[in-house]
Amino acid sequence: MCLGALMLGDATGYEIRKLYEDGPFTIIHKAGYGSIYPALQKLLDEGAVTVTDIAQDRRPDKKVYSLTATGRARFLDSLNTDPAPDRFKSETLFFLRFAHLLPVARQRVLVDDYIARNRALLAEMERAMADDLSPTPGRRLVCGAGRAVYQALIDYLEEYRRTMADGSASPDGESQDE
Amino acid sequence: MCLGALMLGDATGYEIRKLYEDGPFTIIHKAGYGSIYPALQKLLDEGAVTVTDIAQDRRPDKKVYSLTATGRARFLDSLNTDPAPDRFKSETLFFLRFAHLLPVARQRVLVDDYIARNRALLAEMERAMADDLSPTPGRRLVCGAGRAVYQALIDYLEEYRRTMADGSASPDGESQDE
DNA sequence: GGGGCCATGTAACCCGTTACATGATTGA
DNA sequence: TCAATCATGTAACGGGTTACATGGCCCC
Repeated sequence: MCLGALMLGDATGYEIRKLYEDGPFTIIHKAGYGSIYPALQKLLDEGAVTVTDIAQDRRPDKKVYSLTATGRARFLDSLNTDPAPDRFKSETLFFLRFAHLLPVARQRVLVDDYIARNRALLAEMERAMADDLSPTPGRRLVCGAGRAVYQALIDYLEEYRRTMADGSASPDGESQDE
Repeated sequence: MCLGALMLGDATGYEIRKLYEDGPFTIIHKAGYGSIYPALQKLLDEGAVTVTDIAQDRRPDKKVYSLTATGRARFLDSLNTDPAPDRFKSETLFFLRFAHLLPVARQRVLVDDYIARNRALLAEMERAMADDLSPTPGRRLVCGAGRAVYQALIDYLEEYRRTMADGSASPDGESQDE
């Protein structure tokens, strides 16, 4: 993972973390400092990367990591293995699986919030697509896939939400969306 | 998680595992024996479930777990907490992010296999929807969401695959430029 | 006979997340 | 002044996955 990040250019641990926490990469994989710094150290020991200490004033010093030929080869190698199956985990859908045990109001909150969260994610993804002026095909692919999936989920949930509203004629003090 | 499974009816550890490994639940959450049996033991200690030993001949004996009132209350309670955000992880998309570093032939294999896997998942989901004669709304929601998402991903990937083919028009999976 | 299903469990390990520790600078 | 950003790391904890251990039945 760190090797992949460095394939896109030299970077500090801090920057790698941002890449996997903020960018479109977030959909695919996440990583905190707790994973990155030790991994970088290990890669250094193994000769896959090199470091350069850079002193900055008005900023903390930083350590910029670069790939070695070994590191580059290793990453390319790993791209030739069979990728592990995707895994997806959704507590919200888990909750919703038991909708029949919940009051309708709670169901609505769950669905509405879920829609809102996915809309935010979609917006972020769109922004990421627009931001990058010279995207590689891979980056476009990932962003496009993210967008397609979010959009599909949102559409589906909105349709579901409509059927919910139908069934139970709205009692008083109830939530109107937005 | 175990509580949720038992909410759908008494079950053995083995059956709970199947529920989360085979059914439409798989998209949402997975669990192996290593998680389930210890969890069940813990729930037993806490009084959330009870066990009944059932001797079977021509079959191993089994332990059927049932919820107590406490267990039921606890599960319902948990449905009222804020659900954790979804998390999705895809090694394939990670690989594809670096498509520009790979030979076209490899890219094609990656995409084609990915499409195939998602198609299989979609088919499984459809089968799960068709199988169940009296689905709860929650189950329908989950299956529908799964279907929508898989379908969107497949559609997107197929379109992408078409744009890949454009560059080098070859009918069957043969590769030329590397 | 061999593989797959039923059925229960344990133990080791890996991975990732969270919290902690530190500290300067910049902008609201 | 308070929060956020830059920047590096460590340590503990928790959760999940894999592998191991056992054993009979059923079907091809």
